[in-house]
Amino acid sequence: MDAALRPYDIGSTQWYVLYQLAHDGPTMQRDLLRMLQIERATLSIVIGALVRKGLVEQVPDSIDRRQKRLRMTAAGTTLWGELPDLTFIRRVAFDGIDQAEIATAIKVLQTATGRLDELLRRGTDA
Amino acid sequence: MDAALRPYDIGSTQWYVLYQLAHDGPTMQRDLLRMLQIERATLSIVIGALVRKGLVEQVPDSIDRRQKRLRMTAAGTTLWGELPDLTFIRRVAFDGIDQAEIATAIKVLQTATGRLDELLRRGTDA
DNA sequence: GATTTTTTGTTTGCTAGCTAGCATAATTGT
DNA sequence: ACAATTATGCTAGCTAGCAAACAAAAAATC
Repeated sequence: MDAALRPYDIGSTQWYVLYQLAHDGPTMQRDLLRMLQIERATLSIVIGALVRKGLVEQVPDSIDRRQKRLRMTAAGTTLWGELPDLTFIRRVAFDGIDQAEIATAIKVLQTATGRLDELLRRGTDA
Repeated sequence: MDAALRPYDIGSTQWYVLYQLAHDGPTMQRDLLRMLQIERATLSIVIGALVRKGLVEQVPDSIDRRQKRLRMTAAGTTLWGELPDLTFIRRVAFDGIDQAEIATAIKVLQTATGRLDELLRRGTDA
């Protein structure tokens, strides 16, 4: 993804933010946090890069002034239209592999990461 | 790994370097490149951190003065002895999962990453 | 023997992840 | 109504990845 996006000076996480705004419209920054599963501080930097490049606007909410609503700018919409389709990546990686084997791989990885997340959660609570 | 190593102010890639030096003794920096599968520039930063902390020494080779031989210092050896066993991570993640399913997951992932590496290799050549 | 190419390592500047700590705003409890 | 707590976002400082460009040394070529 990063290699495909490099000509546009966009990283993969920045792409995900644009994707969200392009598909669901304006979104609260705090909601993106849940969707992207990254830390507040990290998202802050990513959004900062998009704002700096003029692709995204950050508008404080009128009701809760802590929260910020993210919206694509005209320049952002234009760039989004120029970005290449990235689905070829998934095709290259997985086309032709047995569906059952892919399902098994997903199950194994979900189990393992779930257990490690749980371990980490307990560790940081204690 | 990072969470377990944080109390010792060591990152996971730094750990791999120490592991290599602890098990195989002094190693050329260029050989570590192949072992860790990262870029020259990245390794340079990681080694820099270890040297700065006084855990590793960087000695220019007498024959080929471009190359640098990495060696653990006394402080590095001491720290290595204090680091916890990290094999519990693998146990937490995978214990009890069917061996055949794990093998399938490995096969699927190796195929996918192999294809993507190949795609990237062709892309950067052209 | 001199020139060109290749190899090795570093630096710079970027993305992206983390924790810790701060400010501000909203909410909750008393 | 005021105080304490919680929520949101930011900054600073770190690890770790990348590409591009540079310097120095060695190797290859002419």
